[in-house]
Amino acid sequence: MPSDDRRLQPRRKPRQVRAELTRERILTAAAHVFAEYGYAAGTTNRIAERARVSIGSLYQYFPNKDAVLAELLVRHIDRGAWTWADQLDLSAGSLEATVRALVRDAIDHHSDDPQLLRIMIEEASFSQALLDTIDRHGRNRVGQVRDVLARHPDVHVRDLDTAAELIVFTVELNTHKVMADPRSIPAETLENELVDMVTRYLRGER
Amino acid sequence: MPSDDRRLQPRRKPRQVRAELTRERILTAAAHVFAEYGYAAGTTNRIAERARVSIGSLYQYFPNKDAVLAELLVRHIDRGAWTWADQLDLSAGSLEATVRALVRDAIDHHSDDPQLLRIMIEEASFSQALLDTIDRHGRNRVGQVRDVLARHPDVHVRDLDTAAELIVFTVELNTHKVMADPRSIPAETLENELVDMVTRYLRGER
DNA sequence: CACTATTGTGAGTAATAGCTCAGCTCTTTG
DNA sequence: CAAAGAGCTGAGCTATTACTCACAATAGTG
Repeated sequence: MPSDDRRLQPRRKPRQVRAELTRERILTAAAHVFAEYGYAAGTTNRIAERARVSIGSLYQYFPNKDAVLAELLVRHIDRGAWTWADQLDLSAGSLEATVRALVRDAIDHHSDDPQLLRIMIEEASFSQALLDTIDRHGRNRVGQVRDVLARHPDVHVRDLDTAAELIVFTVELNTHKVMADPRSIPAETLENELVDMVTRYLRGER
Repeated sequence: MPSDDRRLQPRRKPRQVRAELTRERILTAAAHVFAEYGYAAGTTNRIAERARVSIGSLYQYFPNKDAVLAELLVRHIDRGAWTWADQLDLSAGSLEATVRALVRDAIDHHSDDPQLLRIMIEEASFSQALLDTIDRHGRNRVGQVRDVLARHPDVHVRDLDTAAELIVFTVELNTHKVMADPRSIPAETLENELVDMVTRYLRGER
């Protein structure tokens, strides 16, 4: 249960290189532990143990457990925004090419550690600030996609905003789901089918 | 963390009407509490309190906390299988009508309590038996959809199994997401757009 | 009505998790 | 090289939670 009066700042900021390294070790360990055990069972002691760091050190750089996941999430989002900005340049080609760029971006982006990502998205119901961050990021993405679609002559849909939201959801959710279950569709097939589905949808053929 | 040697049976089966009622009260309360607090923070004491039942009573009809969520999940799945069986009769019409039946089914089915459903799906990583149940149910559904598609003359896709899996995922995941966020697309719009997208995909137009 | 079976109670237990802090080691600095 | 500050430690405190059990209350039965 999140409470609003919690400390948000760590009690110490790293000033030596050694400290920065410890912080990184903790974050790396946390990523693995959360991915393996989930958020609830990924205890702070386990994280510290895996990072070969005492539990006390963990709490010197993170005010609480939530803050560790929060930092991982923020980093992931930042990295994501970066990648997507690159892809935007590719939006000059055919509609299919544009869609493929979007799909491929989602797949590449989630290949890292789908399990951890699942945890981050699903279990992120812990802090309003973080939820807002995720939300803003989502809306940003939807907005960017909408703008790209708006400029494309082959797009024929009833409502641009709805279409943008729907395809972003569809691409991201399907990618999550498929990447999390190895017995499912292979990534390449997923890419082709998603591209087909979304492209045909946007063309508005009947 | 689940252990395999846990008791699976409750210590007592209800023999009087009174007892059956208590059991139902507990399940209803659990549904609300899980939906409101999530699984981890939805404590057994909270459930008992909400059900106006002592914590002891809860543990007379359920061997442990997991079993409560498991029962909710099984009931949900059973109810789902029922509904879907109905819709199968409608599969004689046009492709769009068939797809619409599928989409509408998903939406109706999740209107009940999307929040609870989210918990059940996402947080259900607690028991292999339950995971298997969910998995079997999923495959069943995909299989049924594939059979319906196979019989339809207008369906042109590279691979039936892949297509069936993709559209079941797409419809269910989008429905979850949209129903869980009230600020998002309205249900009616979602229905129309999903129908369009899936139908065009299945027709294989280019 | 008396006796038994069933159902309900809730204070208490054991385990576990997040987190603290007094004191240690290591690095920097003058 | 010594003093000061930064970084690190881990035993243990506090809070919380799933769960138990001895007992009380209620319902069925002859």
